[in-house]
Amino acid sequence: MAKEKKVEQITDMEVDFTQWYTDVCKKAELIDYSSIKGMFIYRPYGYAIWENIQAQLDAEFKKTGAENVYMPMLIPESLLQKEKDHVEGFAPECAWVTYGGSEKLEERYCIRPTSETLFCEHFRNVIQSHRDLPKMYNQWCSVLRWEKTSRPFLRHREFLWQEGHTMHATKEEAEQETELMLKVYADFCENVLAMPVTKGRKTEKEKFNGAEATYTIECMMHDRKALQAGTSHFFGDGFAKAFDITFASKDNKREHPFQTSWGVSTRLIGGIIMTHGDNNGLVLPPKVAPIQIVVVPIAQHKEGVLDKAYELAERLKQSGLRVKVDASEQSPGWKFAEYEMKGVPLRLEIGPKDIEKNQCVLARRDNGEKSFISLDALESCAAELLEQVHQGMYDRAKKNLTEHTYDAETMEEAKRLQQEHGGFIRTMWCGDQACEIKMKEEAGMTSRCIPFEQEKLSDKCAICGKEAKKMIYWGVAY
RNA sequence: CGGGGUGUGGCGAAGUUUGGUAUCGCGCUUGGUUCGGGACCAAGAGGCCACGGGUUCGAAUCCCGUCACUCCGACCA
Repeated sequence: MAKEKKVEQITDMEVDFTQWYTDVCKKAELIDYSSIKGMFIYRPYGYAIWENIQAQLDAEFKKTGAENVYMPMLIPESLLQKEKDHVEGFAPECAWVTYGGSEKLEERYCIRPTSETLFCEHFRNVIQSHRDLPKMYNQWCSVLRWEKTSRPFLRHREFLWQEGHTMHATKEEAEQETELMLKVYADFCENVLAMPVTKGRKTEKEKFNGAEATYTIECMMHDRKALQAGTSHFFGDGFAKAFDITFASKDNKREHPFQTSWGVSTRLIGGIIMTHGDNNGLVLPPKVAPIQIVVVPIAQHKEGVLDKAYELAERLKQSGLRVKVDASEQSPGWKFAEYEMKGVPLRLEIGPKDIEKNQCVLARRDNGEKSFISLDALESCAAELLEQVHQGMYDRAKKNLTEHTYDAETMEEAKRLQQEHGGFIRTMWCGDQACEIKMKEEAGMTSRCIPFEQEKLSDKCAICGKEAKKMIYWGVAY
């Protein structure tokens, strides 16, 4: 069964979670290291996951009315500096271009760490009237942040992401957009990636530089640390004022539009690995798995086996699934282990005995269950099982989240719970940043979010004892 | 950026203390036998020992520097 250790190359996660993670990234052929620290090579199998994420998210964005654009990669320093909070946040981790050919540049250019400033410069040119609003743009690109430490998918110096940037005539409309996009992300995580999320608002301390409000989806990993999987920001009209973006309203008044931005990155892949993976390797959500079903022929040299394998694969492809036949000379056992390591959701075994009985074996990656199914019902059984795999993965992750979310009434209790169990700790909070800093210093936890779904745990702030305003989630974050 | 660890064929390691020109397992190639949970036999190929200096008749080994990876902090999608 799946609980047995079948892959020797991967360190057990209970032994060393970090090593397990790195082993999975490399052994499942998702990523390779390059000669530059923090810059990683997305290998075909890893990039294919991103392509599947992209395709499905992009369709959701377009349903909301967003259009794709592409902005330059370089930002002149003067442009980056127009919004004070923003530049303070990003300047420390910018990389700069200072030469063009052999000529030193008059002004240095920052390689985009994010593109708010570029979008704003452009919005200033294309927005004149309320008829030009809303503008809802998105771009798929890479950005660069000179991080001190790096880990595959979780923290790259260059990473792939999408950044949506929108402009609206009213504050209310922009706020709705911010919330809508957070919901798009949350639904995507749950329905496509099988990752349960906690939705909420970031504190002042944790919000995006230059934003008025930041909303987040927080996921819990196997090691019970938190991963911020996506963010959506409401900017108010701060950037619009800094960049002098105005439009003529219906009654011909000059007004500043209201702005949002929202993004998810290849970090989502890190989240998938750490949410669903096990000691045999990767476990991929069926909806983004590059290979959804791998067909392993048994005794493939025997008459008719390979033909049957290809025939079944073709039928599954016709029904819209991503299928691979492995007809290589490796032994069946080797193939089983290989595709388990790579997280393929379903394995189809077909051998001479099956052909006689007009059946095949379908084995689930998430729980190891095998079932014999009639070839007459292949397509429907495969689709049904893939759905069950998704649900099984979601349920398991949800259980991990629920079981490792604890309530605390005091700082000491919060600290103890985190040390003993990890996970999310819920407390009441007065809203004071001093209490947040104290929690970080004493318990090593940062605030993850102020959840939309509030519960009143008590009247008092767990840290200072003063009157509490909100319930808040704490955790150790990636 | 501070503290620790590591760097030897594609991967994992031995060799470094005590200098003498590189060893083992896996993988890879070719041929054959296998095939329902990582098969076996035989014959092969593959290494400026991370990089740059230095010491020495001679350096994987000693000295200095750099880079990368990794863990623990600080910072971050």
